[in-house]
Amino acid sequence: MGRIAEGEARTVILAHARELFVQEGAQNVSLRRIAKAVGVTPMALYRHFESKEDLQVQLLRDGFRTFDDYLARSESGASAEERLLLLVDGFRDFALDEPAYFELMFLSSQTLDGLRDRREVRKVARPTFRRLVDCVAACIASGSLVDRGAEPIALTLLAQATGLVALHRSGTFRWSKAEARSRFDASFAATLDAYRP
Amino acid sequence: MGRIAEGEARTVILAHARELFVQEGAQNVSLRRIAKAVGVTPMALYRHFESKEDLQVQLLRDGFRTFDDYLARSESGASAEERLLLLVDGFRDFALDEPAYFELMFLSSQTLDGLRDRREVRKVARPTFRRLVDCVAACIASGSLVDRGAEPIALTLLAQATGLVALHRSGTFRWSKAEARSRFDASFAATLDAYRP
Amino acid sequence: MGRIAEGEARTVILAHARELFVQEGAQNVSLRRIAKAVGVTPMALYRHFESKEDLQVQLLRDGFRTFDDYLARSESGASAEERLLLLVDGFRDFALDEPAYFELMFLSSQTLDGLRDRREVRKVARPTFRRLVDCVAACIASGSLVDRGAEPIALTLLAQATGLVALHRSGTFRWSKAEARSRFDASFAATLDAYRP
Amino acid sequence: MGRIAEGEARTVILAHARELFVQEGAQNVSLRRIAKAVGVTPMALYRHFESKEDLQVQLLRDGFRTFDDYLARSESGASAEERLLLLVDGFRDFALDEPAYFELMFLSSQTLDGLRDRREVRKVARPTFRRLVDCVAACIASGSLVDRGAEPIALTLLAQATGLVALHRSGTFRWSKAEARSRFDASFAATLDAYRP
DNA sequence: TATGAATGAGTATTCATTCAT
DNA sequence: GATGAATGAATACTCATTCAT
Repeated sequence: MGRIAEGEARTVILAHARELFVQEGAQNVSLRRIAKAVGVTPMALYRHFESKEDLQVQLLRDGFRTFDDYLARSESGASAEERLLLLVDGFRDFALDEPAYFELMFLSSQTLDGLRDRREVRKVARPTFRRLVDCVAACIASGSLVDRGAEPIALTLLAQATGLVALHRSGTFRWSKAEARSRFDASFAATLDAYRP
Repeated sequence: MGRIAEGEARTVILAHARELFVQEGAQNVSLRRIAKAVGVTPMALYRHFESKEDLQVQLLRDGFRTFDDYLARSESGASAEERLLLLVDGFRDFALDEPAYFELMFLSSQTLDGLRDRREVRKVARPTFRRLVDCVAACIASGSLVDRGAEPIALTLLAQATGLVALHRSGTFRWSKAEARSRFDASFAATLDAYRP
Repeated sequence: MGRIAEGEARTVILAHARELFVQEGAQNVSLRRIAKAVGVTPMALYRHFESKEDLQVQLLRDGFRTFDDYLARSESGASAEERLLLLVDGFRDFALDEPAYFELMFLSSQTLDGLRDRREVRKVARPTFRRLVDCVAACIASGSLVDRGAEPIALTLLAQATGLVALHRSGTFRWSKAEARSRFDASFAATLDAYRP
Repeated sequence: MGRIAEGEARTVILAHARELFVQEGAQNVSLRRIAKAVGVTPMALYRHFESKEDLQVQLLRDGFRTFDDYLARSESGASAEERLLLLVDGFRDFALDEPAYFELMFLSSQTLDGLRDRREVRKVARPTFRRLVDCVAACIASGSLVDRGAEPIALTLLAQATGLVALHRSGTFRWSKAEARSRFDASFAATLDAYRP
């Protein structure tokens, strides 16, 4: 009922929206519920977002920004292989720490109505994938991965990571977060080993 | 206003529900729309299903039954390796031919409200995964896969398959169905090769 | 809050809608207010009308039906001139007795949102105007009106009638209904006289 | 967010309001939309108008001022008959050039909520009608109109003019502006001729 | 002069569901 | 087995307006 904390309205609202999205499911993320969570009238949201769709798009954009931050850590790696490992770590950490964003971005085309248009997604996903491909190429060049083509291998790795998280998130297995993490690491260690020359 | 064909009411309704679910997305599958599609009053559905949630659960059950049919084909394989390949084929075909079911079952825990409880999912998923593990174990025994533990390898393969379909379905890449299929096959060929002794 | 009287739902709702339209103005005819007037939940209206626009169109259609009833009386006239006078009387009586319908049909293109499409209006208006033209033509033939062309004269008469009612309805003059009626009659008597050979 | 040009705020705002009113219809003239059209915050309008109703009344007043300008041209007429013709021309031109104002002023009592009180309308309309009556009286005196009483004839002429425009505006006929104009002229020529001694 | 934030009432519409028939 | 009527809660969104700055 009060005013949202100084100059952070947008951020505060998106945070609650994401929270709601995680806990209640995409189809229950309504402006009304977000507003209630924020402690504000539904109409107040229209000060900060043009429409529900606008809010959803902004939410997605923030997700990608966060994703990028996780992946950027890999740049500190000394060798190509080290950078690849850090990249995988970043992906894993993002997926497990920000599961709501992860589902939103990678697991379904239909979770949020306003996000049917995936161009935005691809626009951000492409450079990310590029980064992975380059990294794999460097590993092949340095002899730490067998040469089966950088792109196919990159795709396989991305698919494996995505799939592991999907299985965890969908509840197909009943893993705790820690368990999911160790399965993820083990699985990747094995695969990277198998793909070593 | 016509009556549904004798004794097939349940089947007919679920068929329309699935159709709607595939074409319009989970959040648009309402009893009203199903009823309109069937050509019947919303209330008529209550003769056959206790509630919307009940209908959803039945829908999911049918999905698993279909999934099982796809996987059962693998039993005709002569060798362990052949059975593994057929298993993967079955998974791929199900994922691409029945994308609505696939998303429902593996990609999000939250697409349908009534399906938060994943026990049902696990109950069916477990024997399926068992089948995969056994198959991998047989492959290891017969020397067509390196021995890194049957379960970890099975998990990796399942994750990879799930992930490839997720990436396709979420629109992260812009693959046609045919393209998705060939990427899937290429990726698996490489991985199986890498895991060969 | 009870059920609408047996089999008359549509009629009852339209009657209240029309009433509201007369008393509160077009822009205040909302489904909510109609429902409240009927003594029913807003949603109950959707049983009987597909949408607000549907309701508006039905309202208009009923207006034309009523209009036709008023004009049909003229058919009982013995001579052409008598029929013309009865036609004018019918128009006057409709305009004064059913002012809400009259405004809806003839005075503004924008009173109701759903009625921007005037094809329906024209479809009904055309035969009506035809009837007037024929009547005038008969009067010319029988020598009770000067021959300046049946259609131009008919148009002039229609315009005069419409204008008199418009001036009354818009409040430009402050006529009582009785006063409006006598002005209407006097004005027409003079004009018909002026147009006599 | 720029400031409105010095001292012209009122005029600029009303201009945009009228534009909106013409193009979008009365019920879509909201303070928000006017503000957006002006390029200003909704609240800024409250500097210049007490309320929406106030703005509407001012809008109407401007309409009458414009109307008067059109009619004033008739004063240049040499004879009584010439002045009458110019008066009719002025009415016609106003009605066709400023249809939004015309509807607002003469066609419905209910287009704008704030204008239910028609005293303002009558206050301006009376001298206008007076002018017409005087003109007709002069025509009678000079022998160019038959003597059926100046006021009844004036009323008939006004009604005819109003009605022709109403039929045009309401879409009862599908006249182009040019067609409406020629119908108007022809109809008046005939009537004035009929009322000649 | 104007803005930015927020409100509260109101808009049409969709939905799952109850109940009497 | 199925309908017809109605409900109550929810949805996104628009609007005029208040208030502090």
